[in-house]
Amino acid sequence: MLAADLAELISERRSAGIDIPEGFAAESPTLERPRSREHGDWACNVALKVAKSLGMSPRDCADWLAKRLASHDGISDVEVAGPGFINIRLEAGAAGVLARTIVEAGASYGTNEGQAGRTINLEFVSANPTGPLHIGHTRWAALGDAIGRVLTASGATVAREFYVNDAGAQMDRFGRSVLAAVRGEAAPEDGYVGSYIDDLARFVLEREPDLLTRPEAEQLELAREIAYERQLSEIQGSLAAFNVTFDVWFSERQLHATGSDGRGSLIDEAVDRLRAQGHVFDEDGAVWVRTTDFGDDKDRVIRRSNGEYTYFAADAAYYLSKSDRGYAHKIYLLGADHHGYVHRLKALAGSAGDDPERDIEVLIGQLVSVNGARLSKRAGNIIEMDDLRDWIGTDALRYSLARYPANSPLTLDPELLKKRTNDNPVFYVQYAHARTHNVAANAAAAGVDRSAFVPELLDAETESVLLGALQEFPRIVGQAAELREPHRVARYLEDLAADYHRWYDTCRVTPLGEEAITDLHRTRLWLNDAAGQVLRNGLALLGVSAPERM
RNA sequence: GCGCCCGUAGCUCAAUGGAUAGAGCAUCUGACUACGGAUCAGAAGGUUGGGGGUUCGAGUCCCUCCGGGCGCGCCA
Repeated sequence: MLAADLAELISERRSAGIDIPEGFAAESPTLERPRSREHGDWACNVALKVAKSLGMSPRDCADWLAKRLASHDGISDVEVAGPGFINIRLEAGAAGVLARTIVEAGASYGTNEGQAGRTINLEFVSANPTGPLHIGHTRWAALGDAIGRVLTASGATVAREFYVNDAGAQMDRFGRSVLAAVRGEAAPEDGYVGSYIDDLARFVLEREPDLLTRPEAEQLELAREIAYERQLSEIQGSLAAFNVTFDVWFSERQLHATGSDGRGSLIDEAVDRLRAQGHVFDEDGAVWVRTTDFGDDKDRVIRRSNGEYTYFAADAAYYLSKSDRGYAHKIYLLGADHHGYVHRLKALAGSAGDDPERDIEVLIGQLVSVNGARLSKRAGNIIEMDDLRDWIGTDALRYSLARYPANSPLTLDPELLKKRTNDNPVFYVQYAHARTHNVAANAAAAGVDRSAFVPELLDAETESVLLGALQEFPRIVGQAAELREPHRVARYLEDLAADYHRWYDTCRVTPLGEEAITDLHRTRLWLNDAAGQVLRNGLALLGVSAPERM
């Protein structure tokens, strides 16, 4: 209705002789929730945006619109504030109905259509299967999983994918490292070190006790393959224990494998396909992709002059595989130490004939540090995901990692996380949920049930604030999905928990002493249960449990 | 040297170009005959690294300088 009012204003200004370009009204006014409740239930800044084009002051424009809006049903108050904001207040009671809506919607409250119809491939973690997952992978696991969940809740079809780099030179280094450990020799100069290599060596020997009596080349291959299988399965176990699931574990080897009927590998095919698009050229005996066409600072070799493919070639084939499997939109979650790769991936999309702006999205996450130390997988002094999980628990760890945006560097203080106090906001939020459960249990014991619902009775200030927060949830989920920023859900939950605790402090569900049970108590129980439902739904989006008691 | 990210309260961090920049922790003052106080009410704490620009409006966008992290291979 605001749009209709605005259109009317525009035509009025036109007839008053103001020159307004056709199609101007296409800019539809948007309502937003003001940060401060003093500014009403909804606020609109359209007057500020269009006043200049209409040849009037923002205040006058806002006044005109506010007068119109005030006459509509369901609106109790409209006022113009500041430079020209229109603040709208809804009639009391209209808001209270939400409590029942939420309880009835249950786990589906918060879902939205923001990403409806989109089919998205979401690749994250993708750690080399040459060692355990470390704290950096832990961050991507927590974030990527939460991104997947908010996207799904917003209507997208999401494939979560883990790219297993099981081909290439690092696998040989890995194999040689394990074999050296089996033989009791020192690790190779460029090898992997750490006690996990010794563990893998023991596992290999258990599986193949006579390994060292076999021919040299066979020893290496066996050590590598057995250790690889074991290491990958440990990674999968770590992620499962962390409550992170993947739909596809994509082996790089699929890309290198040549077809049984003499056809080339997927990589051969990929290079041909890029060449057909006109972005591949030969020089110095090597095959190149002209990635500079898409903003890279230099062209990249895709096939070396010795005939071997580079890692980039596998990535090209992998990218095309995603397209071929029906995922027009691809999201990559990479660590900051790989950000140099963004241009190359974008160029890959462009070289494949896709739109680098639309079809591929690379999210860069800054590194996590502990005590200021940069962790290195090869140095062997990594902090493992499993240890972190055992140390501070899945819930606290997932929550702490998901509550910060990916591109802000994050410093975790182990001493703080270890303390298990409400320094960590996950306890605050979970406690709020446990409290809703407890309140409901007490209410049931006292004979309060949901047999009546009179929304107008929810008129306390804390109730109005709590209802306002509950109403925002679907928007927050949609926003988290659109921006790929699940931390917004966490921050929202903290605000919601605070609003709930304040409400709890001022409004009783169960009557005190001999006080009679009224419809107010029954109606408040609906609100209590609605708050519990939203806290539960929000925590679920972050992969964090919602305990009924702490 | 080139590129990306970051710089916000004592600390860890929020804030889709909107109104008086917000939380938690730490500090200080209150509320325990309690629907579990793992809570709540309040105080104090800021030139958003410096400077310039765009805009009705900038922590946010542009330029520049300073500081920090990371990356720049026919490695993966």
